[in-house]
Amino acid sequence: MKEKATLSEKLMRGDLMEPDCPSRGVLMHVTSRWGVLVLIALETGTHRFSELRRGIGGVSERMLAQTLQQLEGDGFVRRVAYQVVPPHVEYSLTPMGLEVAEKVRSLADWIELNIERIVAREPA
Amino acid sequence: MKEKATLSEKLMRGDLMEPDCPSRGVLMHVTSRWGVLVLIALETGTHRFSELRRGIGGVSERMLAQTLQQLEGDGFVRRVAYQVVPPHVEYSLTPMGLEVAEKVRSLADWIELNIERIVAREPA
DNA sequence: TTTCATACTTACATTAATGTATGTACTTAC
DNA sequence: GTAAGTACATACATTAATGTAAGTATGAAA
Repeated sequence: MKEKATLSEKLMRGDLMEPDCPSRGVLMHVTSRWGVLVLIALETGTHRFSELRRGIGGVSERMLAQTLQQLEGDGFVRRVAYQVVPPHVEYSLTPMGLEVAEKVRSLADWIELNIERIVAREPA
Repeated sequence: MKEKATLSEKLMRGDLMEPDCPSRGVLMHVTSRWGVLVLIALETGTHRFSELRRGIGGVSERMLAQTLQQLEGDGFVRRVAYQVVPPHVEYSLTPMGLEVAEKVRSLADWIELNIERIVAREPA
């Protein structure tokens, strides 16, 4: 499926066809059900937790929190908390996050634009 | 999160921020654990079931079959079976499938290229 | 004084995804 | 005759993902 290389070379470089490649984990965070939508939402700018919660239809607080933490852990999302009450936390993309978000949105845009074409030819 | 529009307008056009938009289903097929890898593998050309099975590290027969069927159902994959024994089936991308695959690979490539940068700054 | 909003966490329940093992029908190679 | 390869389907078991509900601390508004 790709040029031959040693296992360690593949893993260092990132080879998704290898079962143990760390790329798979990152890919799963980014392409997870809510990961995609969070990245797209944050591409429009900084947002608070509750804004994201309201903007992303159907996401629960639990899932939103978890997704944001994963993306923060991968270095795609920056979290800034103000020590006030009630709590005020702002989320935004890091430069690296912006790069992935662009790729993700490109895919999402294609699907949104072509959804009628896809659904139309769907069997039952 | 996006311009205001009626619900039906959103759904027709495809609005991923809407919980009931069919785009979400397609997106999930495409970004599913094995969907991504199948699309990337097929971008290199036509492949038999067993070739994909061997090429995509860690995928089970069950999951590969299921993933291929989903992608076929969405119109991204074409399946051609020859009536011979032992069975011979070839999978390839449709023109539409090629379009999505390009987007998906673009994302995957970015992750593979940047995996070291990502992992390096990972906390624990 | 009760309610509301915020940004979570935690426990528990449920659903979805995935894996494992087995079977099939036939042919070719051993 | 026995094993292997092919492209699956199916039943069952397990794991992962997700949802629901409740709790927390505090201040401001009603």
